[in-house]
Amino acid sequence: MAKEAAGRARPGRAPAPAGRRARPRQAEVARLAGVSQATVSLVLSGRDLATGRPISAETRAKVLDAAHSLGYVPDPAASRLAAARNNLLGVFSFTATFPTDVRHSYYPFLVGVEQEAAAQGYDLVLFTGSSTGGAGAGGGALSRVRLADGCLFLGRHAPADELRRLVADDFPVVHVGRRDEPEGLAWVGADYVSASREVVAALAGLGHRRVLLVREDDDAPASTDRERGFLDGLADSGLPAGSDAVYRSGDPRHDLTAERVRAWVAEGVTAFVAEETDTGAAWRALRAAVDAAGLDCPGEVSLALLGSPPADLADEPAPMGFDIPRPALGAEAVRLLASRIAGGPAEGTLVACAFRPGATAGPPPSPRTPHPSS
Amino acid sequence: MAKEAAGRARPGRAPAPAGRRARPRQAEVARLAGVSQATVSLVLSGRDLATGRPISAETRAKVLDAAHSLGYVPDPAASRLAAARNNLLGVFSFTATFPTDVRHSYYPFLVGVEQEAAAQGYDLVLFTGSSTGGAGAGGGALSRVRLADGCLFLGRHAPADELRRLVADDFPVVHVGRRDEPEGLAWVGADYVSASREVVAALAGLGHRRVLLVREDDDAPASTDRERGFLDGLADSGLPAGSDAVYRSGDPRHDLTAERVRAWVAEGVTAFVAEETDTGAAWRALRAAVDAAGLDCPGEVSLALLGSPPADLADEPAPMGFDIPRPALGAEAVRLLASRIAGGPAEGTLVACAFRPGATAGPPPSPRTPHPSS
DNA sequence: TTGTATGCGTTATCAT
DNA sequence: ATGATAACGCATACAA
Repeated sequence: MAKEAAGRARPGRAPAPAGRRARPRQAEVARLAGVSQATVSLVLSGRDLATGRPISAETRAKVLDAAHSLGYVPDPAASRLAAARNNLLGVFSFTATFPTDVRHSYYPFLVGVEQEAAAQGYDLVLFTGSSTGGAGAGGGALSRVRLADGCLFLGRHAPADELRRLVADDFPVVHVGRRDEPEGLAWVGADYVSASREVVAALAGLGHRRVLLVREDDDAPASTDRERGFLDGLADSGLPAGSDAVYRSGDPRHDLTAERVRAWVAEGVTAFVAEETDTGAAWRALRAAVDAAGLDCPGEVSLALLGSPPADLADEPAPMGFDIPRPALGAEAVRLLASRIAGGPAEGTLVACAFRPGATAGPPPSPRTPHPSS
Repeated sequence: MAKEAAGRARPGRAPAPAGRRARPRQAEVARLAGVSQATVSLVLSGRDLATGRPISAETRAKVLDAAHSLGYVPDPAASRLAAARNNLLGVFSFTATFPTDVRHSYYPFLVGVEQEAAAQGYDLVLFTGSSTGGAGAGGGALSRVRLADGCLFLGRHAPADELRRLVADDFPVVHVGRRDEPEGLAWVGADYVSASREVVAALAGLGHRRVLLVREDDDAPASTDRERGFLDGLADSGLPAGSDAVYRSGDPRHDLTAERVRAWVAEGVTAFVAEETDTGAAWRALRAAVDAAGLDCPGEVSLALLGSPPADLADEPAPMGFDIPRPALGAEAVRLLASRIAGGPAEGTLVACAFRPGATAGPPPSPRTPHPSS
């Protein structure tokens, strides 16, 4: 028996707000086309063609005509509910009220995300962590992300517990930019180790035998990775990779004096490598100290930066180093997320950085045999 | 009779992907709390308290406990489908990528949007117009917005037909930044007319009797409004508002020469007003011409800009003029949208601009009686 | 080749 | 004060 259609009070529904017309449903399309709603669904989703589902061309045409003339558009909420998917990818950035600091780093990333998402047939939805007022019913900010089929997370400020919650529910999630993730959380990151290694290899290739890394005194994974890559690079080239190859400075601006640089050079150091940080402090201090020491940069000493120069130094000659391929990172993140949605494993991926020859490195001033410090 | 519950193949569903745990539903919460699912819904939505619905405190506690221990979070898609609302506000910007970049002109606007949305208990979702790959099934880019309870549209590139479609379906929509909207489309805009009038009034108040508007030769509403405000301002102060009070230039950079400025000054013009455009061409040309004419700006001639100076001129002394209160615009747009969602009318709203005294206007060089040009 | 009957998770109405 | 139960719009296994 069909459900008791009319003649009965409609439960579950408030009366439609007066004056609010409803947009066409598949049911209306079906009625106009003289077919069933199920057929409409089949035709409109294209699943008949893709899977060789047998729908007559005539029926297809009728349905498509009807849908078009009614101006049918699918309801994404209903799609998601019924099919557990709506071809939407979420991007969650934990930037309080669209902050003014990190935005520079997110933008190029989003470019890659958008491109790859389009290529994979996904649309994007952006969430922010700032809105706290809303749907709050126990879900926190993260309940929104379930509107999408999966979600990308940007930035270090993602609340670990909420993220863990999503992972525990097996909601497809990919985190970008960190690597120390809880078990089961997929991530993509830049391969600082290999990139740093490459930089050292390039310096060694130019003839440098004593290379010094200047880094700040923190233990962020980004710093650690660079140092490891640096040391690996030294080892690769058979250069001394002792602890005196690395200079840790609590405050580069004060520690990195002209005298100290001159002393290093006197000891035989011919190339300096600085790590990249938010502020670019190490790099700035290094440049300043070399300048103050009266040393000619490509000529007397070579410099390299393990990353990209700060924006305000963009007009100076580019230092040797590497660039984080942010768009590529974004694209890779989307690929991984799509794979997760399709049931793939929660793996981590490293994306290679692009080596940048720059203009701050050249052969060491005079050919000389290495001075091992031991 | 209850539906034939189990013992029957589950239609309408693909088998759950292996290994994908499901997150808790209201049904589970209900089972754990020993109540019905409907009660769970009531308690969790707080509708029992709000509407004085009778739910015992004991039951409430049981339900809340169970929900919390299970980590229940509501499914926004299901909410939207069932209740036709999920406390989500969409923001659609017709730019290539998400406008999370501060340099982007949308950014200050979004700040206001976020604040007000939070204040109104809404969460935000950002859509972009660029992603074209996705859910395409007849809906175009705009089908996504129906995930939210309503949507804000930014920018002039909104496809009119799709917008019209949403309006025809009575989907709550507010457009920001234009005023020539199709019937039924709610909008908010800046009140250029009043703001321009105020600027003229300020100049007149300083003693200027001959004021000239320099505008570009287009007919954008933004330009038209400014000119009207300018002329109204002249009329208010009893100044001649003839056609020679406005100079339309096809190419300000070439037309606005030092000679011309000198000629105007010789005729008795003591203040120049430029309209603001994307490029700021009129303002730049005016400044340059005045400089070239060797005229001292606050001293010999006064200048004003009907808008904000371009970003690259931010370090120059601020010109007299007005600022578009973008955050306020955003907030107002959210208020209007919330009202629309609640069934309010599709009205248009003008937001007042903030007068900026600046440092480019002072009294005219020498007190003199007006020289009416007639 | 197409129609029928569920069901997704939630809200809201009615009967208890 | 609480429990059944019918939708919301769409997708899909299965019958016809």
